[in-house]
Amino acid sequence: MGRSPCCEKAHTNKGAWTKEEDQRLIGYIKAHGEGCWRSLPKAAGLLRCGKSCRLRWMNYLRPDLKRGNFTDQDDELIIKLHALLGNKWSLIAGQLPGRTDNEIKNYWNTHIKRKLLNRGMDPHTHRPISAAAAASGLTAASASSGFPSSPAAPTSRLANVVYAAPSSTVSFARPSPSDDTHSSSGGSSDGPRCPDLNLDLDLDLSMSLPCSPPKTTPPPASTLTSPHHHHQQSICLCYHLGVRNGEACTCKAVSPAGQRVFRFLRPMEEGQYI
DNA sequence: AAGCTACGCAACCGCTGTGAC
DNA sequence: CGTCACAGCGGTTGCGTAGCT
Repeated sequence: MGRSPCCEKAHTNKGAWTKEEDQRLIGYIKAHGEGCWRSLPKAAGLLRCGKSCRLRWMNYLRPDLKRGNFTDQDDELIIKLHALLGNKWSLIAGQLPGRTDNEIKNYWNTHIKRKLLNRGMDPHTHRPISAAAAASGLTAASASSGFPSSPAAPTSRLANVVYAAPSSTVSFARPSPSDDTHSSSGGSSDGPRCPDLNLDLDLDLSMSLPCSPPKTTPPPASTLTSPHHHHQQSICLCYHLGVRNGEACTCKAVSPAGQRVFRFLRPMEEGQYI
């Protein structure tokens, strides 16, 4: 069908961007705005793939980017969000204005991992290393408890998360463990699995979460799959995180065709994390 | 001063979900 | 309804540089 390839890779530059290229990209986006990355390079006179332009803009040239060191508060927030979300860097970045997913990913790999290791915590599981090591060779039952040995932020961490909004405290609790076949462990119900993990996240919920719940009446707490997406068996992350009925959740509503409603995540396989 | 190593960051690669055709 | 391109994401790589020997 009639679409041309995204870019001619044979005639594109690679590697570090020059100042001139940056200026061209900035100038073009200032004049025309973001979007249509495919046609942008040609229009802007850049010998770059559109994908590369987008990356450069998003990660480096955007005017709203915050440069400089991460604060300790940032560190702690990233740690907590990672415990909650796993390697969902874009979601984590969404809670840190001015930071990019790439930046946070790099920062995690270079700084925070070490920081957690120094604390005796496994950066993957957020558990004490000894416990994490023990868990790695566990029975299927414990493996399904949401703390696999592989890099994972188990669903069960979502249990009993309390979000403290600045203006009004909103507390969400996960569905009961028995309802959740993915997370399975029941989180806090069977004792402190993450003794060092303080999930009292002070998240500013005015910063919109990356997706929103359905406008229709949400399914029972036990049903995390989307009512509109049987074929995908997907879930809304916000919903998964406990956001209900539009609370702090700004994703798109149901389309007329009832198709894409909001952004979904696949349901978790056993031992998988969100 | 030169060589080596480790680290940090920018950029690339490959994959996936979504919508257009 | 199937195919394809686009946009976006996470993992990985490569290069520049700081620190050490």
